[in-house]
Amino acid sequence: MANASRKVEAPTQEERFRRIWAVVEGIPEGCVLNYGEVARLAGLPGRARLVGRALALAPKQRALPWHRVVNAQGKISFAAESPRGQRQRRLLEAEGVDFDDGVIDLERFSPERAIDRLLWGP
DNA sequence: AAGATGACTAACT
DNA sequence: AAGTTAGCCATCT
Repeated sequence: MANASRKVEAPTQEERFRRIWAVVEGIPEGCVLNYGEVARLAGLPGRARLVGRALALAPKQRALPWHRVVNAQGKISFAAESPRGQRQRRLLEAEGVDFDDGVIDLERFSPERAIDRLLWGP
């Protein structure tokens, strides 16, 4: 082993954040992912809350598509009337994401279905 | 040091 | 269908 110590180093917090940011950066336009899925894709199953943290603390310079992350119910996790909530909704709608009574169909707008949408339309 | 908090979630009632 | 409970995990009091 290259590493002198046999102990496997747990990823630092910074490392976890970087993984989370990388996943979020990869969400295509017009698609959404929920916090739990982002965590899973970042190799951090069960750490949905950490995703919210990572987004809150993300450097401005990174310009993440943070608005493409919603909760597992397909709803925006900010109060609908709050400025942040309205901005997130506006950004998503501008990308063609539909809200049905404030709820997004996660299946329909998942990145996995992005290619289907291109071929077949919404 | 123990409890509260949050950009969460799944499983119950 | 909506509210509660329990589990989650890093920070902040």
